[in-house]
Amino acid sequence: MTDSPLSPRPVVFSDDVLEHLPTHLRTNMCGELRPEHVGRTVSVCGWVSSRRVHSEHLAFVDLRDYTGLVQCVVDGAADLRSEYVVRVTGTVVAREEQWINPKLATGEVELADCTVEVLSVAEPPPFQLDERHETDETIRLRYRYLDLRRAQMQRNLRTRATINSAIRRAMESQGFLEVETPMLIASTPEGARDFVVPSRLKPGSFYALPQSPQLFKQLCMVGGIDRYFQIARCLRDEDLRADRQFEFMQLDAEMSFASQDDVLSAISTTVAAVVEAVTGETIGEIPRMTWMEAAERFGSDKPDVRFGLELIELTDVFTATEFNAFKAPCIKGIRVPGGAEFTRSRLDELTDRAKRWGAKGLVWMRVKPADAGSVELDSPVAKFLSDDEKAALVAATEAVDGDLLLLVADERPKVRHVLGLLRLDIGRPPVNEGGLNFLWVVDFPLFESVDEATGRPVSAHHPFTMPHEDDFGLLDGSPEDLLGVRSQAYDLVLNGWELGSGSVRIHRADIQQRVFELLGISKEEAQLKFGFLLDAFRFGPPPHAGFAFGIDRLVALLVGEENIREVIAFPKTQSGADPLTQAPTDIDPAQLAELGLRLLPRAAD
RNA sequence: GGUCCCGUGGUGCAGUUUGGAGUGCACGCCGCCCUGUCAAGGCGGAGGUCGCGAGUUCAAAUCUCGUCGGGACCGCCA
Repeated sequence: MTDSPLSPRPVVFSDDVLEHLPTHLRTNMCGELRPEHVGRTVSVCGWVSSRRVHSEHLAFVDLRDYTGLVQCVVDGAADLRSEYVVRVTGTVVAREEQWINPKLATGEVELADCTVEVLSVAEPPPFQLDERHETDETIRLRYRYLDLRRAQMQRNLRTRATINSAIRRAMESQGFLEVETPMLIASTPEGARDFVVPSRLKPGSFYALPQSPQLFKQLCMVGGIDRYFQIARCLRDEDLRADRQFEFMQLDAEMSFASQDDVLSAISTTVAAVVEAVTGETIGEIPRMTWMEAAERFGSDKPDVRFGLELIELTDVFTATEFNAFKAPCIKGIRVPGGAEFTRSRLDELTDRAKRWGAKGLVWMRVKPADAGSVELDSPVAKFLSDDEKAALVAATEAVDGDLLLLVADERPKVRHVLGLLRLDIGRPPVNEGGLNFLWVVDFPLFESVDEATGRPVSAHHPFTMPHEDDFGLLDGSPEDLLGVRSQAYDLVLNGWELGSGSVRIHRADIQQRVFELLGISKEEAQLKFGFLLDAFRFGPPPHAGFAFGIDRLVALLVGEENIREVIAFPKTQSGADPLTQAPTDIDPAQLAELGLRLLPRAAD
């Protein structure tokens, strides 16, 4: 792992590319001009970034294209305004020593004796395009084409393209074949909510937009593709978040005759190539952690391992407690170094959040110095705890003077969940700090829970996930045994973001049948839901395994953005709207009629 | 489905706690001056439905309720 701060390299313009950029209007790019160009007469095109008018006969105009800025010395600029599109023809001259601008890549030169042609005039932009001020995101999105002129958005989109390109090269060099799969498909049950598209030729029927190419890539394996990949658009109609859009891009991959290790190795190679392409740095082997360890130590299946505040097991400390709140199946805590300084209102706020996340309460204890170098616990509940319990608690947490202890007692999954969220709330560093901490989380459980009503286990990944071979025996056991069954499913995590997941697929009919039985899916139901896949599997499916990871998230983390909207050219707001196009919009009644659709009245209140 | 935060000239903020004249700051915009600036500088000017709607009050940017928009998060995302 690299410990350096995330530092995407500036976009590099190789001589190979620059050679192809001249057009009939320009000979050079603004950002490429250097002392080596001195003496040449050049034409550059771009937008007026700023102008400094000194008098009728002297003005400096900064001209901007995506490669950067160059200063043009012009004889008056009365007819130029911000964001005008101009072509400047002039002579590259070296700046005198005292006029060199070290903040500018082109700062050792400037364009002199300039002729300026206005190619387009522009109204003043609705917000300033410099990087000095934040602008309301709705306004940026409404005028996204202006926002994209900003250097940061240019960097983000160009880095994204670099990543896509690196992915393709890495996958192809490992023998993966790019195959495109359809966007209009049959709706398959389970998983996320589908986006649907009404059929005109068969009114009343619908296509679904793919949540992922999952079933198609497995069909590719049956089809002898051997190794498939696709940079695939996926669509899920679920609530949006900082790391979730309706539509997002995944590197989707599948391998024949492959084990979990084979997949992890191939994806690791590709991820390493991407990081190298963006940062120039080499990542070592990506460490692995079991799902159980992640849950117990970090309260999450996507642990952010950039910082401590790990969950400490305390159940044994309070097995014989008299304190009612601690008479629970599981007690865990986190130790916040220096947290004794937290104000009462901060602690109340943390308690409120813990409750909102589902805890019955949050026990806090300030660790204060006591006699003889020992410590005592300052807490509203200290009086309910025995001296032995307090001593054991201090020992287990290794608490020292000035620390804060936060404890939650409840069912084990609840304790993990609440403390895992508290840990992030208190300690999570900004996205661009702490380096790149990739992590494979392996040995996910096959079933995430048992439905209390039906007694049936609920699939944690999808029903084609291969159980761990060592746990086959448990498939015939009690509900408790079933929850202990591990699967050959794995996630790739980076700095607490789930980048993607994959699994070894079931290719044997007898195992598939057994898993369907356990999930309570009858043969008829399975045929109805996944019939085409099961049919295909009757004709010789190779053992196969695959993976998919979110490219938007990887790009965001590599450029140091907290939000994937910053690395998407035209994203949607949290409510799924596009301020630029106004989507979603009403449609013409004639279109509805053609599709055989009629709208229900909108809810009045 | 839920919790929390935000909405004030074109942009970003302060003002709201404790109601009293649309008050202030920075940037931008327009005009004039200025021959070495690079976040140019100086002088002057224009620009407001305080998101919207009710309510309380002598009086609301400020308090209450509702609503719309934006954001963060929980649920959801096999």
